[in-house]
Amino acid sequence: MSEHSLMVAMRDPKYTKELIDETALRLFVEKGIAETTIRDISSAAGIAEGTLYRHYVSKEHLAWELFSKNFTAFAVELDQLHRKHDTLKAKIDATIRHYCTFFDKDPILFSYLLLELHGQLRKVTPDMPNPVTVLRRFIGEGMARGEIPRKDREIAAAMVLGVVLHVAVSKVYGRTKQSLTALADSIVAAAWRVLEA
Amino acid sequence: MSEHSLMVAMRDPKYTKELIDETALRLFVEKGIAETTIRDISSAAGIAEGTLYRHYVSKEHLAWELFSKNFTAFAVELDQLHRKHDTLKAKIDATIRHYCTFFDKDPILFSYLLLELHGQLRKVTPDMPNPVTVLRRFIGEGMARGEIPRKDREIAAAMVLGVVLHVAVSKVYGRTKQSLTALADSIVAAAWRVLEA
Amino acid sequence: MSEHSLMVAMRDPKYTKELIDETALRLFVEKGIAETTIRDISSAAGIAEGTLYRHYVSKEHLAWELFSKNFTAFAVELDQLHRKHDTLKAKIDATIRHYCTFFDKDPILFSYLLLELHGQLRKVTPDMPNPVTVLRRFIGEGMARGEIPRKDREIAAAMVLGVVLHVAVSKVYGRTKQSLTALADSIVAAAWRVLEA
Amino acid sequence: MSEHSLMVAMRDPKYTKELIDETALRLFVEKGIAETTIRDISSAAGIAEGTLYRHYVSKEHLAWELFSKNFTAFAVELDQLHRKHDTLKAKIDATIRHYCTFFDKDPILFSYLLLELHGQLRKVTPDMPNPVTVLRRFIGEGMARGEIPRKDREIAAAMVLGVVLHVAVSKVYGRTKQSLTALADSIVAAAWRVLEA
DNA sequence: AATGAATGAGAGTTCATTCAT
DNA sequence: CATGAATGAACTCTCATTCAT
Repeated sequence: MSEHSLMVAMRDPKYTKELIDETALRLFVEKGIAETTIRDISSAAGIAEGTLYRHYVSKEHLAWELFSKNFTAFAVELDQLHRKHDTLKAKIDATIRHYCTFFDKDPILFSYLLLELHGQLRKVTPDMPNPVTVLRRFIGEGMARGEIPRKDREIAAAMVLGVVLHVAVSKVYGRTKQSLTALADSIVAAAWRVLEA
Repeated sequence: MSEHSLMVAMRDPKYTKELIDETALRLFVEKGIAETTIRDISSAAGIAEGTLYRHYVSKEHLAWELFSKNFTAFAVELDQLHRKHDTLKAKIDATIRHYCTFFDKDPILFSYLLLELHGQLRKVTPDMPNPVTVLRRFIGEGMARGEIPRKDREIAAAMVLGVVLHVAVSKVYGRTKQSLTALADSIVAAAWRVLEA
Repeated sequence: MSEHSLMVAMRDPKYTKELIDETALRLFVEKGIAETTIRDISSAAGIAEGTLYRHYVSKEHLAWELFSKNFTAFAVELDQLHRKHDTLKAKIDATIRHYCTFFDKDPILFSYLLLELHGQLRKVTPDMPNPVTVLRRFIGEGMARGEIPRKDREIAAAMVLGVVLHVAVSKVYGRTKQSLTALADSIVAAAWRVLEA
Repeated sequence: MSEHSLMVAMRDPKYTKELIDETALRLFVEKGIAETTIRDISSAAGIAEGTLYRHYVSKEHLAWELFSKNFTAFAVELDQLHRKHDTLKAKIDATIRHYCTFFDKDPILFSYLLLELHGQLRKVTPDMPNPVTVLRRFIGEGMARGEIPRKDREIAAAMVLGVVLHVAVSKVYGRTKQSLTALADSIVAAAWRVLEA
């Protein structure tokens, strides 16, 4: 008990929240949000149940913050990234490589954003930075510049995203062994062919 | 009350199960499985809570049967469908149109199969008929016949599925107005360009 | 278990709510509302915890309904009662005897209304029938008719109520052995002398 | 933060306890003891949660000390006060005026003693100085001296106390505007008439 | 003395499931 | 087959209390 108290007292408060985030994220992806209990999270993280509530007001808020913060951050990154490039081709290339890098760096977080999208999307407000919106916008701008044939921007963005995300899904389910980074070239090529159609 | 009892007594037993299926499916898609209670389903269907247990042994079985029966049936349909065609091009065309028709005919069921895939996939056994498997197989056979360049069959199937399903997702979220059937031509074209890459 | 199930199934639904009311009322008075748990109530009543929630949406609602229904009913009774009499003297006499009879008939309920008055009074809206209001009104009318000297009606009502209720308090705390009904004559006499002052 | 620490360091330790008492008393009366959390008290007092435990071993002790110390002190005051007078009439007069002065000087404390009486009374031991006991005793002595008609001392004390306390209650609930001191004459008159009956 | 993050027992509440009718 | 009151395990969340600083 004294040893435990010692550990508790020594724990960096910053680390506690990160520990919760990490543990919750992993369990949410492994078992689903509803199937993960507060006890699951706290015991896996080695903290008391009450401690979680010092950092998040509820389980729902935890799930939402984990989603929205990372979702928004990723969208902002995409937005900043595509501005560094002039042609649609270069933007698409950079965007897809960013997706691939993200996946390989943190597959659990990527999976969470991918798989919980539907569940959390009810709360996504139109004014929140959103990867789909970013993609649709610069694809539309590329069309306007005549880089690719004109078509429905929404559909085009959906198809490009579908190509990228479904390879990710294939990897999440263990059907694909290669890293997404290793597959980036062929994903970019496929996406570009979709846009050129 | 007697009138109500009369109605209950007169209810076609077949219809009760269909009513449960329909109601549960809609609520599962609207709110998620965990967020839908037995009471939600029974009150929306106008039946007693206990009645549901005459048709399904548990809520979990209900969700699973709704998923697996339709998932399997769709896979079987795809399997039978592609056999009617000889070339990969024709198979892809027919398969994608089948997806589109399915979506337009029963968007709720389609959404359920699409969105609950992750949650239910833990229970999908490798021996169950599976749309992905069917697709991957006939794409592989098309490659073997030299109809398209050789590449990873798994990745190719994932990309094709991604193109189709993400347009569906776009429609589920109301970002696309047109019916999937109306979009079938461009989806087929995009998928084919992906395979030709 | 089968015996228990049998008892459960045989329980008159009307009786279940009455059982909850009775048990909760007793425990609330014995230990206080906050100190009484749902488990205390359900186990003392011999029902499951969930059963309580078929009848009341929350513990707070239970406490409030137990209070407000009886509080209002008693006020309505007092209101109807005093109308049967013409003189203030007769009204005071009847009112006090009604208090005494109520106490002797259901000391627990009386104690609840008396002791939880402060806690629940935050929720008592001015438009709810209220014993104090009734009393103040007919005392005021008696003054207007010249039956007693003019004075502040509110203070007069408070004093009369104080005389009655503090004898009840004395009895609740076991300091007085006689029944309130037996004491009614002297309470009436005291109250009347207060009004005549 | 350093400024705050400075302020904390400068705080007179005597003042901290008084601050806790004052804040707790106010919140206990406003919301009830059970409904007031340690955090409510500490944040309203501008101290840390742990600080409270430097002064009281528990919340229960805090509530009890706040009650018993003041309850006892008031009883002792009443006891000393009535000894200064010879006749029951004078004792009653002085006692009631003391109640009124107390109320007007510290209505919150008065309310606490009045309203939490029931909750805390379980812990009031018979040997503790007690206003009711004091009152009952000197009323009994007055009867023995033939100042008022013989009757049940307990009931007589309850009635007198009822007259006083219910006017206080009326004021606590905002139904009476005048100060209790301003009402003292009429309260004394009413109480005396009750005893003369 | 004062702090406040951490604790964890225990509270209120939910809801899938049962079963006598 | 249908009913729905009753069940109780299990959940989320609260909050008095501790203790290293």
